[in-house]
Amino acid sequence: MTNDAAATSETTSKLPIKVAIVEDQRNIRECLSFLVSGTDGLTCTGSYRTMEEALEKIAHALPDVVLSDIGLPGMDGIKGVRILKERHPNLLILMITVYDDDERIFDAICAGASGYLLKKTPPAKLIESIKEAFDGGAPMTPQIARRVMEMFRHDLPTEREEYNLTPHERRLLKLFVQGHNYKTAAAELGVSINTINFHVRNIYNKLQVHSRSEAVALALKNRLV
Amino acid sequence: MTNDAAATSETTSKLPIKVAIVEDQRNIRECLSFLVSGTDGLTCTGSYRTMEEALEKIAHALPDVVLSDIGLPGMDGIKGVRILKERHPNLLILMITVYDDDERIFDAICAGASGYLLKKTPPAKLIESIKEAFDGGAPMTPQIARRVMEMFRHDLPTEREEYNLTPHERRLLKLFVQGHNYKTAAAELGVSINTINFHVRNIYNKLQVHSRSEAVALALKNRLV
DNA sequence: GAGCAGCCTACATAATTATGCTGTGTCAAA
DNA sequence: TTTGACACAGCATAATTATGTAGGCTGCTC
Repeated sequence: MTNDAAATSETTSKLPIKVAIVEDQRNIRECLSFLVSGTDGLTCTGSYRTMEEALEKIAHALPDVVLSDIGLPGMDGIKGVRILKERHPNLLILMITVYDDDERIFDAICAGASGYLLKKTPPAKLIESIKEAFDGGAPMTPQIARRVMEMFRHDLPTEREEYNLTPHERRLLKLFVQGHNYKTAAAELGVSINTINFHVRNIYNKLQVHSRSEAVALALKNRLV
Repeated sequence: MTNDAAATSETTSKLPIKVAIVEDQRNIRECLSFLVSGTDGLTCTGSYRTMEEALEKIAHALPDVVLSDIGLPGMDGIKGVRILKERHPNLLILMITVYDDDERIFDAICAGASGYLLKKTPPAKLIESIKEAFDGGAPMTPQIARRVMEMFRHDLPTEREEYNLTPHERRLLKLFVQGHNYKTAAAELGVSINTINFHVRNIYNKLQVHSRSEAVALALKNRLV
């Protein structure tokens, strides 16, 4: 990501790393603030109890990295991540939470979180993680990483088959994945529906399916398009 | 994974950790063997130049962890991972390679690799990674972790919408994803095709689509089933 | 008891899809 | 020159799909 590379290159020389905290429990919030402020190379730009408060004030002193809990009063951390990334695409957000269930890990990643740490993470490891995120990495414990990989490979076959599709067949298949039917695909490709019929026959034969929806499912599962 | 938990529980007390190496370059292979043999808590059970050789001999002294290169003469490491995991599901396999392109990372993960390290990894980090894998984690550098997360969220929406589908609607949608058509889904659910028609209408309305293949694509992309 | 949601069933109809078969043109390789 | 692959086009036909409309039953809530 060119933008990211430029940002990283830019911020590499821009120390200290600015960190903001979003945590509803006061003692934890204060501990994190203290930890960050007391570390060379880091500075704490903001400390918020709710995501609403963070969204309102964070732009006044935009940090490089945000440490956010998931379970917050009002808006939860994951929804907040989504909004923060929309407003500040280069912002790095680390989830700091007690939850380690697949659902939340998955949602946090999809929302755009750069890392996922559990609250029991030792302070030294936490500091290291902030720096890793700043350096373009995605800090997480090996256990979380394993869960991510397992979720990742959950619906995917162990071997990607190419099915020997021709460029036109692949292009038509992609149109089907995007929601096209025979008529609209013909219009899109500038060919007649008879040509579509011809290609469909070949595609179904190669994929060993008998309907467009089967072809679409296989294409998505095997990342053919 | 119950099987995995049992295995981990079983092997936790079973030290040293047995490690095998698959690496075509002799100097690297010997260095790795030496590193493993010279580390407390680890032992080297085998050292192979090719994946074919590993597949032939590895069962004679089955390791807990395999360190495997990807670029090997003959069968590549990724295909080897797939076969090794088929034969020995509890085997932990760490890829050790110079490649860090998305394609290979993706294929290695889908094949069943537990970790992904680059050849420039310092020895101490390598040893730590072996132990992390043995302890149920998925060792990888933060940079690789980030790539995995980016690939993961690539086609997924930032927010999962539930669409308020009823249990029957969700069940029918799942059958469509699995390749059923109206007739076969009706047979599977023990209802008439008119009932299928009725549910389909409601599903399409909620998902805002107009065909089964569109519904299937949305279901897969949003992990509705 | 009334109302509502969910599930089930039915019928009708137009459009679409899936499949079989045939033909032509272009281009690259043998 | 021949062959094979690919793309395009056509026609026919049966089956399927998508959509509109109508009705009944069950269980739950007010």
